[in-house]
Amino acid sequence: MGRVEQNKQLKLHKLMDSAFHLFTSKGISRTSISDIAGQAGLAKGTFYLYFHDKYDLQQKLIADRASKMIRHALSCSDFSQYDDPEDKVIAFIDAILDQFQEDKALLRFINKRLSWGVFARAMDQADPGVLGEFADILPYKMSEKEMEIAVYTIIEMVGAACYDVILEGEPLPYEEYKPYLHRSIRALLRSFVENKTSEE
Amino acid sequence: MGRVEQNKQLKLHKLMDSAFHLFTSKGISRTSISDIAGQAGLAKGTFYLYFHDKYDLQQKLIADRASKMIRHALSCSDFSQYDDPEDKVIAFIDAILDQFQEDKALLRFINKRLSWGVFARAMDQADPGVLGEFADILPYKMSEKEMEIAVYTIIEMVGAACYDVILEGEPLPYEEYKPYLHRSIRALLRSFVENKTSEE
Amino acid sequence: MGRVEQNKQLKLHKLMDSAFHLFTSKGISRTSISDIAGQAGLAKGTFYLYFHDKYDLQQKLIADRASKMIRHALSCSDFSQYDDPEDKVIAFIDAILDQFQEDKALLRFINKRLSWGVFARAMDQADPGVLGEFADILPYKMSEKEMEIAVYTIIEMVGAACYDVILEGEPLPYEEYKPYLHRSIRALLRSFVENKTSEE
Amino acid sequence: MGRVEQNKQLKLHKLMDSAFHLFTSKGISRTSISDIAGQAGLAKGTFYLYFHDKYDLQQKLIADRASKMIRHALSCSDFSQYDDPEDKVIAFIDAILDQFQEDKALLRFINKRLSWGVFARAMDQADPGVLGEFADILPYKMSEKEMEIAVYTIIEMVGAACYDVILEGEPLPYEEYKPYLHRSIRALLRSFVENKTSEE
DNA sequence: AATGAATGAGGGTTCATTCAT
DNA sequence: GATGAATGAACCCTCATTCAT
Repeated sequence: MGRVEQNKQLKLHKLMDSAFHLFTSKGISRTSISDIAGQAGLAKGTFYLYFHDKYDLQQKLIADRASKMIRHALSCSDFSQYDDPEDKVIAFIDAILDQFQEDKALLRFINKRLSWGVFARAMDQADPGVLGEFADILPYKMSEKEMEIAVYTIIEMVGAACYDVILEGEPLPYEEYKPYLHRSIRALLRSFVENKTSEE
Repeated sequence: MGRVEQNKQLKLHKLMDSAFHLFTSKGISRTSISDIAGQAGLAKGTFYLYFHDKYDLQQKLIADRASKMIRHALSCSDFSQYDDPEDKVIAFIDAILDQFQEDKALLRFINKRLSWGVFARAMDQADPGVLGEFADILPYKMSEKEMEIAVYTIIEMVGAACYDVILEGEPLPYEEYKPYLHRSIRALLRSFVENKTSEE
Repeated sequence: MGRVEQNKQLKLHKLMDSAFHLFTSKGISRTSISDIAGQAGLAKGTFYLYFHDKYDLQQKLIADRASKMIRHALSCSDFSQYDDPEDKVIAFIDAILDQFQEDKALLRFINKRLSWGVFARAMDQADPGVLGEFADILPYKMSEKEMEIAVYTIIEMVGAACYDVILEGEPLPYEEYKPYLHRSIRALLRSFVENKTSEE
Repeated sequence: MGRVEQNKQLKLHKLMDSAFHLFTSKGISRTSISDIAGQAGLAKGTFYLYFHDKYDLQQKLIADRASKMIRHALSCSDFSQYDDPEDKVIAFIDAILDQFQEDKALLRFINKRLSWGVFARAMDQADPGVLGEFADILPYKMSEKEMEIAVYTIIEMVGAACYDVILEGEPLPYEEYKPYLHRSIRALLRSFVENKTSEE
């Protein structure tokens, strides 16, 4: 039984890997289900034992890749080494962006498809309660909701700003853009905190 | 002759309008060329007298809609009424976002497809030299290149941050998000200026 | 398994027969793939499981029909009954021409499409080593290459000369043309042999 | 009027030349009427002022090119220099084949499309009564009909035999094939004459 | 559970032909 | 006469989906 279950998991992964590879190299609409199954070494009909259709696979793939990426970023950055909370945030963001820099297909695939809803679910899936952890890490006094708004704003902004920079080097290369980006992130963070303190 | 040429322009616009309507209501991949021509009241073959294929039309449509939107935003906001340069920028951004709020299809269509390259071309098409105007309006001492980076960063960030907010009301409604957004923009602007002065 | 494979063979033949019938009655370019599949009682898409495109089918059809025709001619004529090698050759040619006379569509389809390359392959497919047999039958001392040239010349000449005669009865009917043809063939054969002997 | 008529002739020729060039380089079915008109520097609609459709043009083109080719061959070879009638025939055939050797597109276009009917008409068009001339040149006592059969047989046989040789060099190159061919022609000629004499 | 042959709707594209200018 | 924009039928081909094995 365990053996059978293992086998199914293996095929599931083969299909997802195959799909990811094809989606990012040929584009989603130019990738057929036959392509995906073939690349995975499986028959066309087998696809339908694991996914309802191509759209179903796509959704699952986005969530999967996003949560993997976040988990990896969390495991990379050792938050404890930084005293300044701003530095912690920047370390986390850099960890994510460096992954994208390494794997541009991943960026291309995830970014413009990642709505807040999907992202929040992926975060939770990668590490349930991680948003709470952030609240602990960052010694800002914010409500859960305010923290969510801050994280949302920063993530979306950073993602958008870096998309063309990483993929196209436009309007300037990633390495040159980094200082501008870090300064912008610090400014954003402070804007959320200052606002907080000034409200009190 | 003039009559014929006018007629062709009319058909071109009919096709683009028809395509925009279908792209935003059904999705691009689910819209066939036959649909577009039919909706425009033209024969399928006529499409190919105006566009090379669906992708060609798509590109032209993005650039067209983006430049129209920017031109409209520029004509709406009376920059002279604001003394503070920050206020001018925020007025411009609000003019754009209000258009998106009014026409969500436009946002859905433009945003995730607007690369820096397309945007720059659209800006130039809408109002050549508009970036220079910005430099005049904003009394920050920046080079053309630095101004470009600043505008790029802000546009991308704002666009991304507002996408889900306007379309889904997630993680919070547009009206509630506005104060956070304005504060973030001010912070970003200052980060670019402070950096400038600290360098000097 | 055998059942499935058998079924596929059946469909392959259905498609080829259907195509041959349509090609010869309507012409190749006026025959659509949809026609072929429909006539064969199969769906349009099924065609593409068996052939890459119409050209692929056409090539295979020519080779198939040519080799069948040659095999049939070889089985019809009992070479041993003739002492004179010339008579053997004429018997073989008559066997082919009689087939064409019976099945004019076959002639129309094969003749003007039969290049030497296709013919040689078809010969080899119908009966590998048949050219060698010819060399044995005909007691002329020729090299393999010279035999090839002789066979090529005669086949091409006879095919061409009989095309309009069989199909149109122009410039005279087949039965009336036969004596002229036989005399011409004998003359050609002798020209190859005499040349041989005069060289020696 | 003469000017107008001249202009029409010019356009007719432009269209035929354009068509010939495209037919032989891209293939007939892959050449559209739009292509032909465009290459000729004329508008699509103009085509229909000169030809009923593509098939009409094709027929006229074959007859035109065939008669031009024959006229050229007749003008090239100076029959009077040869005493032997066989030499005269071979000179005529070589004149034709050399044209084909020079202009392989012409061969490719004409050969497999040249039925006896078209050929006879082309001969007559090129030089009415030329067959009669042949009869005079060749001092064989033949009726008009027998001469026709002889010419037909030789032309068809030579054309077919040389097609692959000239175009593909298969089964051997043209220059190497020539001696075999000449011997074959002489044999054929003699077969017609001998038969004649033996009948008498 | 896995296969892959078969389906046929539907897409993109071409192009002969017409006709108002 | 000449034009070329417009047409829409017809074609080739793809592919998601089904289902008998």
